Amino acid sequence: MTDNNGKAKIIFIGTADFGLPAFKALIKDGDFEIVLVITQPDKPIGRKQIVTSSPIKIAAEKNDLIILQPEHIIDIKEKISLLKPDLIFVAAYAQLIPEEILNLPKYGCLNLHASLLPKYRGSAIIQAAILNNDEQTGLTIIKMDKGLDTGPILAQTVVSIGKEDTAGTLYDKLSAASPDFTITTIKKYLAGKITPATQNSSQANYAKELTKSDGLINWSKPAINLERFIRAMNPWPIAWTWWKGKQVKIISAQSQPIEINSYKPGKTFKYNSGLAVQCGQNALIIKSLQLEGKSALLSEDFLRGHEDFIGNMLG
RNA sequence: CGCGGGGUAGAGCAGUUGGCAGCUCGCCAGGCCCAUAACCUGGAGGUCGCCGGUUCAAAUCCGGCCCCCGCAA
Repeated sequence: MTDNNGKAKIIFIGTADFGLPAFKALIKDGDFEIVLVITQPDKPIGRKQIVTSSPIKIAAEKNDLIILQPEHIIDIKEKISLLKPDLIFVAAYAQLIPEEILNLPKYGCLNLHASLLPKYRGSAIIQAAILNNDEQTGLTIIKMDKGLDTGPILAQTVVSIGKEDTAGTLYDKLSAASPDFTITTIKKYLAGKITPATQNSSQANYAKELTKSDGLINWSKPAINLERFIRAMNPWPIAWTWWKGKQVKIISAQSQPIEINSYKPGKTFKYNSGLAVQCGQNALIIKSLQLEGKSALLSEDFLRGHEDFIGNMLG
């Protein structure tokens, strides 16, 4: 039971699809045996409130793995203990794991985190990297301690941020980089080849969880900042503004060094047959947008049916 | 039964006191011009989401269904 044919006994804990590639890699790798998968309970999702399983649960079912979905992970402490896991690996679980559980596995708990710690602890870390105009971000695997993303660092890998990257595309890049990174790091760690390095907490900062209202655009900010903001808010919560009492999502936009002094921030106007909005400094060319109740449209399509959009104040 | 918006020409929209179906753009043809994404003229293209009902007459009123979307979760 202890030495399971030389395979390390791993408990995988995760919910969102961010951890999926790493999860699948762990399943396939012959050096590991996933003895348990822990994921969030099925929840009603979407307009129809259909009860849906997490991506991790669906993948676990396909591989006939044992799954637990406790409301609070502490409730299954005994079960975890009985399995005598070598390692617990956590990726995008969306629940804090108490210290009592962190200490159960022989080699502790590792966490896959989507930033270069100690920069950006917390939730909206991918968005934070774009908002702050970072040229690169990456993945970090830490050995978890009782704090939030404060444990010592085992390894990091860098992913560059492109000028066109949204939180969504960056999320995909990071997710795609995770399988090799995860497998390599775990193997080195279990072989005793890694010495965890304490984080320099003086350089740490937290990226708080975003809500829908965080997507509201403040047009008095410079266009260049708003362009980043719009990329960071995509695909969720999506940057949005008000127009005639209705919400309008700004899906994508590009800052342009044009400024019309008589226009106040939030004023819409035509620019080379395109749609532009005056910002605090310079203007944004809106490439695609979505009116509430309608589907997302390129601005040229949108304007065909909403000529009165031009010359209005947004916000 | 969580709240709400919407399905009309290839695209985006207008059109509900019921009365031959419209606008902008695109497309095709022709014209103007040194030339053009500009301009002018002409043209093609629609079972008005589906089914049923009321009516002399339904995109429009009534009933049922399907699909898309915003909010909330």
